[in-house]
Amino acid sequence: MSLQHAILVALTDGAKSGYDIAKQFDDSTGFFWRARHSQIYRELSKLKDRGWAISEEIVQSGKPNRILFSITKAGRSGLVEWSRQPSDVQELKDDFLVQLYALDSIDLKALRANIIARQERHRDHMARYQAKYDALEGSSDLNDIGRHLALEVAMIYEREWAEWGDRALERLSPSALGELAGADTSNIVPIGGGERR
Amino acid sequence: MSLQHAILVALTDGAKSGYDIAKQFDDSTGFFWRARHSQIYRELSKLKDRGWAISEEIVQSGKPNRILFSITKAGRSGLVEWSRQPSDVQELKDDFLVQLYALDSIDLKALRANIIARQERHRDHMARYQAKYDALEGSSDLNDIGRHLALEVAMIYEREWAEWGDRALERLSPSALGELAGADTSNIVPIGGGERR
DNA sequence: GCGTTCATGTAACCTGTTACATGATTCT
DNA sequence: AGAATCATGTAACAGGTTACATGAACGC
Repeated sequence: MSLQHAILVALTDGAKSGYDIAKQFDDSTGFFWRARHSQIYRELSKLKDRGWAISEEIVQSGKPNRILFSITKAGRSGLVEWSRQPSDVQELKDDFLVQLYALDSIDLKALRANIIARQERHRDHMARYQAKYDALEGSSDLNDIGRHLALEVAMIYEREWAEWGDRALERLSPSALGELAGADTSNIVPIGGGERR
Repeated sequence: MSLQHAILVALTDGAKSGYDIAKQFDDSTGFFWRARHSQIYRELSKLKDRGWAISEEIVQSGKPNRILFSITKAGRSGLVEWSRQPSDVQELKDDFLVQLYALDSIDLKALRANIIARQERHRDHMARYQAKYDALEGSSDLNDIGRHLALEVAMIYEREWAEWGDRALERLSPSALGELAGADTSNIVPIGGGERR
């Protein structure tokens, strides 16, 4: 249901095509909701059926025609109504967290490498958010204040994951675990224990 | 695909029924993956078809029989293989973040109330994690170290959301936004601007 | 010549949720 | 008397991904 609201929010600052919305969602700092164009087109026609959006076709030559969607009054009330509902917390659902629950059943060496790879991605994202964040600093426009706060959440998320990675790598380092230097104990398959046949 | 791995991880410390796994997932600190029993039973039979788990029926009187699943050798290699794959980052997908992108189109008063409600939930979760976290402190068992690190991620997540809420409430307070005391400007529907018909 | 951008859409599939179904036992 | 726990499962639906399909224009 919420993708429809995210699309409506995207339409609050003017008419857009499905393609425009998809690009905005793709742009990492553009919007904190992601969707493929296939899903966006599907939801746009539902919004139209519900009377929350209307469309008009812009004829183009050379390129395919654009179909611009605009939010209606009913759509605007839908947004207000939605904001009054209590919102759900996003549950933590991460492969890492599951793997950490059974370190003795996985490839620890590979996990370390994966943590480092993830850290790089988080620092990468961080930098991109930072630029947008700085640009909004100090604005007193209501929407800018909101976007600034949203970027803050995103930056905290990236920063904390990256920093957690440092601590995790320390505590999972061969030396901290007392592994023998050079010995690879990471993929020894345990015998017996909890398994049948 | 990852629910299957989460189930396998749950089976690494002994045979369990679908019911057991569902309870473990339900327990907020029990596992960082959630699923309803309906899905768990479905995935368990897929795991069996794939040869990653085997089952045996325990006859009970009075209660329905239990069907215990155990991980096989193939299942164990599946886990190791999975941990070698780079894991996906969980995307931020939160109603709040979307609403913050269009503060002038939503009910600001309701948003403030929702932030406070969310903070309470985050502080609640925090306390529950803290207890488990403290219990694992100082252990040198590999699995305990992993679970400690996983709980750390969860605690950071809860703590940071709660703290962000304080800052957000400050910056979105009527006084900070220069709203007139007592005046409710939160649900005035703007006229025109970006809308057609 | 080849990949990218623009621009729309459909179909099949996978994952996850909600609701339905059953039935004895134990707790309040 | 009524609710919760134990224990399994199915069916329908909702939300999201992947792959297929088309076709012109533009930059390298």
